[in-house]
Amino acid sequence: MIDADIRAALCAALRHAQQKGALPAFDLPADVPVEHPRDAALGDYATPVCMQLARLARMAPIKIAQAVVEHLQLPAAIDEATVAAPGFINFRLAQRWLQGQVNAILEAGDTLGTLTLGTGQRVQVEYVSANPTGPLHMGSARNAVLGDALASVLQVAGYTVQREYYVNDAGARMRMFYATAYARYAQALGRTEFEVPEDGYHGAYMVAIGEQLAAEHGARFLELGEEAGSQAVGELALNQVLAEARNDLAAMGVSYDRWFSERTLYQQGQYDAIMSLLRQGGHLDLHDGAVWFNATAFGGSKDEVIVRSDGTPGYFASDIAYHYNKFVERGFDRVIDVWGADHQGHVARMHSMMQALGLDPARLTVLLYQLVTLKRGGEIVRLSKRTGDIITLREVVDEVGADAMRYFMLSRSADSQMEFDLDLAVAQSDENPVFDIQYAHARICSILRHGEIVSDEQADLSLLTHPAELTLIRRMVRLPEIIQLAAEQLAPHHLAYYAYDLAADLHAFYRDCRVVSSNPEDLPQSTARLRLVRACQVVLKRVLDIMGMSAPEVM
RNA sequence: GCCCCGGUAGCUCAGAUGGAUAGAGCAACUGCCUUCUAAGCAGUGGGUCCCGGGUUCGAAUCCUGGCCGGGGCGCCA
Repeated sequence: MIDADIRAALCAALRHAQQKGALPAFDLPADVPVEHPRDAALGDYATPVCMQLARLARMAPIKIAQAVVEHLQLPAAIDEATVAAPGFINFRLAQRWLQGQVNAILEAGDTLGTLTLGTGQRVQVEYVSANPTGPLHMGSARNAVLGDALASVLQVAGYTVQREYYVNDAGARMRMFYATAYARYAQALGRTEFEVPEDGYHGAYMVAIGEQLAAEHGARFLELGEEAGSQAVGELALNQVLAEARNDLAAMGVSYDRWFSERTLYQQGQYDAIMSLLRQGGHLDLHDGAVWFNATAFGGSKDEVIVRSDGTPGYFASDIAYHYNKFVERGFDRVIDVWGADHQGHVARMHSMMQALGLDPARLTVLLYQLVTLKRGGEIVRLSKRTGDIITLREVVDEVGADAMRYFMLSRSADSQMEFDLDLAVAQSDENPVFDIQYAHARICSILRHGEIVSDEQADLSLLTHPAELTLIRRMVRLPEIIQLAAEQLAPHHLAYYAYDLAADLHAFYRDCRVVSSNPEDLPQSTARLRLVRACQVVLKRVLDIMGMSAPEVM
């Protein structure tokens, strides 16, 4: 990548300058910063390193910069390095190189921006993993989009990625869900003496599931008795909820490689395995009738209950077994769990647990995102699955559309709390920047339709000299850098801003540069521009793909 | 009380390893469609980067003390 080439060239130049005595001897930094100047007129890349070295070199920054530039061997993509006060070195991309990138992009095609950052590494991204006790609510939308886009980014960055949904189908909550399903099923058959437990799930969706199961299966589960009947009905209800979750996520373009059942951890011995491991390691204490994990030994603020005094394992027990399974049994090099900020307190204990199991805690990254506040009619909407007062993910997706939803969720960093105004989301959908981006793609398609009589294979790209053309290419060649940034920071929102900037550059080009022309004299230029537009389409399509958004050909 | 995340234009938010005159969308105002899509483009106005102190040649960015908002500190998940 260009910035890496510049870094390398700068390091070499510093060494040369010292060897030739142009700079005094001092310890050189292992790496130097390269950034983009605020003002594009200054250049495409810049380094402030000379200012940082001024103290060590006991020289004025600008003198250092001059010495460095004199000993600098420019990378192929750069044709000019200039010194600017108070000590910047600015680099300009060569026009010839930029023009050549049009072909490079077209050749790369679907593989454009593919990096080697994660080559040879298997990473798992686990996201959403909402309790399967009802429809997904809006709170999961951010998780879904973040996790899905992140997984895509990592894939492009070279990692082998697995997308996973953890199904919490074990434990007390599940039993309550089963009891609720059974009661609703019985009620649908006229057996009103069955009641939903107080701590059960009172939402209307459970009534619907009960009615559906009654209609499909009649009274035969009643005949099994409450114990077995509840088991059978609950199982069917669970499958129903999971199927709907799958559909709802698919409606946003979110899918998984694997749905992992919590239950199997107990059925297949992983829970027993980690318990004996922890016991052997001396990480367990027994008091107050419960089994505790000695988290304070690893810097935790308190110990954690693993097995309750009634003998049932808590959810932390499952989490330990689950992550043991991820790292040890399935051998992922790295795992990224996407969690809402309300789970922030669990991060430290997970890392303690990693240490207790003898695993490097750095292999587990928990990506926390701040919770979304929903507003409707100017008021904050509270979400609760128990009371049934929920806004489902599905109804919002249906209202605002998958692309707008994804763009909205992706255009904010995970750390920012966001307000989602349901009224505004619908009302503003026409004003949403997402359409500017997609419009750019549709516009490109339109130009290409008009120009399809011309073959641009032999285009003379040296004719691409208009500032709008070069600005557009400059943007296009930055995609790999953006992908790297997003992958390293686990921050897919950079893609959203890049896509918008790219679209804006395309629109400006469109205004300034006529592509298709009926005048035969324009043919060479028209051909070059067609090729540029096709390359731009590749870039735009690529970034939309990674974000999981559609690239419409007509709007 | 302790811990985590925020506070940047009227609103919603970007500002990667500290760097040059702090940006975008929306909202407001002014222009631009005989020719490839005006869901667009060009321009104007709009800022004590929450407040104080500190580190630095240089701070929206780092440290520290406050203030405000969100979240956490269960034998719930």
